[in-house]
Amino acid sequence: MKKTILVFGLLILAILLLFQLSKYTLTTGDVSTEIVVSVIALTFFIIGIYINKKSLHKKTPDSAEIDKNKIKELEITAREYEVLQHISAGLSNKEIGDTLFLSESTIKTHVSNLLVKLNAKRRTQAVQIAKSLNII
Amino acid sequence: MKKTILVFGLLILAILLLFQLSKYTLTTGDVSTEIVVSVIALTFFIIGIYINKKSLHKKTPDSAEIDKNKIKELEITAREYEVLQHISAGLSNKEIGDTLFLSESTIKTHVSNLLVKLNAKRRTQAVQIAKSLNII
DNA sequence: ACCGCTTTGGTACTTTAGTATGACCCAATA
DNA sequence: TATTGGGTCATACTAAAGTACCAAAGCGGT
Repeated sequence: MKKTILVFGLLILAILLLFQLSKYTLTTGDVSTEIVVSVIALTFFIIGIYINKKSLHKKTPDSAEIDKNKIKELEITAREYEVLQHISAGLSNKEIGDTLFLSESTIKTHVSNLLVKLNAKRRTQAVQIAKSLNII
Repeated sequence: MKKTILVFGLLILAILLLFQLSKYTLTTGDVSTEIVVSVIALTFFIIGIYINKKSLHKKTPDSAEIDKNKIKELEITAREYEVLQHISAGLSNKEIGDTLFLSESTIKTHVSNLLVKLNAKRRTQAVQIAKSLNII
């Protein structure tokens, strides 16, 4: 937030500076009009690209970051989340247990809890929901 | 391709026009410098945004398109693909059967075939593989 | 030391998922 | 016409997945 304000402040300052500079150079006639216009054009061209890139980054929840707040909100524990990741990787309970050095029973418990917390009936649905919530 | 050339041609023309216009208005003194600069700035700002948007659209294969060739390559039939989509939506065989007006047996057959073709052991893994192959 | 919560694990059971096999229909085609 | 491929469905089976309930160990906070 503070960063945004700072950037925009500097931007406005730069624009005003450009105004004054162009006015000065054009009245004194030191520099040709083309160059002044070109500098202005280039400056704003770059600013345009920059602003656009920033806004696009914010607007596109394409490969959005993981919503950790949502995870906490759903009261999904660290272990459960770990299991969830393995589920989405397509592993069976047995396989998850092997990779995490846990028994299949434990994994089943975690999965059951996950299904309740994600309001899902099946592990496939859990993956779907988790992805739609950007927690995976 | 032809469109791109046309657009850029018009763009260059517009820029040249702007050059001449600014030169003229500034020498005659009809319009204040600020306005001329503002117009130039705005123009290039918009151009910057436009160009950026175009290039970003081309460069980001984020949510990549479905690789239909891959589907054919794997010999996945239309019906099977339909079932695959429902699997990734988190539906059970019974539910898929209901939505497609087919028996659960039929869905099981399709799923079994899909698992072989996708070289998966479970439906969750099938979804994972399908996504990594951009066929879903 | 006790509390609350997570983690782990177990048993027993029901429900889905998945495999194997065979059958029938239908449309395209060799 | 006989064959091939896709789609449909069934039965019978095994293997996972999931539920319910319980219990013990661990751990940070008060």
